[in-house]
Amino acid sequence: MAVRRAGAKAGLSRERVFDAALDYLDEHGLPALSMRKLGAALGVEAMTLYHYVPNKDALLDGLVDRVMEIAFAGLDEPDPGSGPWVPWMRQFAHSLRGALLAHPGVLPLAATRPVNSPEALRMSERWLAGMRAAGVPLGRAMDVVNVIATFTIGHTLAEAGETPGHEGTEPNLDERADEIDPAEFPNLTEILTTRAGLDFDHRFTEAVDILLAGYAALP
Amino acid sequence: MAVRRAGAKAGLSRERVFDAALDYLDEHGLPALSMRKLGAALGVEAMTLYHYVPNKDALLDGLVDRVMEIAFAGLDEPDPGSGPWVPWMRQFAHSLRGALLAHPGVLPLAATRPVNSPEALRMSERWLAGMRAAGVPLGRAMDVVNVIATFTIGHTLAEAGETPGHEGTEPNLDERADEIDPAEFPNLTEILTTRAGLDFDHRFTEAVDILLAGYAALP
DNA sequence: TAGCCTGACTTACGTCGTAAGAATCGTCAA
DNA sequence: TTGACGATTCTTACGACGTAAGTCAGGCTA
Repeated sequence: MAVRRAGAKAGLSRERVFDAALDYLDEHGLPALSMRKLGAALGVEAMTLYHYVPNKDALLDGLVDRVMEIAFAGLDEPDPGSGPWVPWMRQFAHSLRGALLAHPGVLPLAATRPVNSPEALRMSERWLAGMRAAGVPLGRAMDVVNVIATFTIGHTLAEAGETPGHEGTEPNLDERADEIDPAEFPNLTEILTTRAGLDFDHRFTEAVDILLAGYAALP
Repeated sequence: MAVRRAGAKAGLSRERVFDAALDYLDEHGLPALSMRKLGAALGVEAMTLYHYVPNKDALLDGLVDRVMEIAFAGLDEPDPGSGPWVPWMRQFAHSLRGALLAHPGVLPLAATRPVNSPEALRMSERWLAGMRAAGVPLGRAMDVVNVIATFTIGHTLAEAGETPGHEGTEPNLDERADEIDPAEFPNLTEILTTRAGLDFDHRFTEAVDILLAGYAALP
């Protein structure tokens, strides 16, 4: 590729590199994302990318931050004055899940890397202030934020199952349904036929509500 | 290495390969684990390992199953006859967290790969039967098992933070404490000084109890 | 016009997973 | 005792990876 001669502009920017990386990830999956292929997708040699990103890890970190911003984008501003905090946190949980499911390729990254982008810090500070104003002790407010975040990531990881590009490894429950002996596993078999307990939407919604109600009811 | 000539036994076995892989992972971290290095640790060329494992992915899947077995090992047998199911699930949550923290290198693997080892299926079936006998609807029993498992994985991922070998990427909250402006982030600053809301043990225990109590209280 | 900066390319090194096949061993039948 | 055989290990090789180091052209500023 890239008949362009050295010095000829390709119109690149840090922004465009991250955009292309996220697109590539969504389409081909994490294992397929390499600096060479990403460069090719941008019509550029791999090393050119190192003008916009110090290394691949930083690129991946940036992708996580980007998806987090997407998750935050649609959220109501928590009003620190007063008001119920439970709806904010519920909205956060569902928005985060939606953003992660829309970009499942970054899920393993979001799970492994601490996210402390300025955006995330600002949002946390806002929630803490709001919950505190509503009478929640600071430590418990921090617990709520982290429990909601970690549960959402954990649950969405399981939901997304094998991310695209990850095929070929261990099959999920449905894929090995025929290997499950109904005599030895009557309950699992019943689940696979009735689909009871396999509704991710319902499971997530219910668990988040239980958590929030539980924290709200603490003395 | 390996002055051994072809055919000279190295005393290898599938078992020993997995043992060595888990040891290597615990000591050097996931990114450092390569077939060549694992071979070297066993005094053997890389390709020799392919006699015991079809490919690297299968090796990693096996490591996840292995840690799961460790998590299951100390559990009480759920008695399907009757009795309270909440203690079983609480014990499962804490045992799983303990096993994952003891082998943080497999955490990213456990998070990404569906676990359906015979051991895990047997355990699930046991729990489902027990909860059902205690009057929990099958679908809800499945929800409880999965919610506890996914929350534990999500929370432990955050707790383990960057696994060994993963250093050098985004810093966690503590590591960038000095970058946090107390004026802009008063609550986060207070958390960093008082450590309120940073006790993982307490946070995990409380959240698990809230979840279990919440499910137990459902009509 | 001279020079430098920017953004792109080229080359190269060491590492990775693994395909294909050769070499050597222990074992057992003839 | 010999021969063959399966199990185990090593050798070689290929293509892809991340990235260090250096090169080169075009545009901006002096």
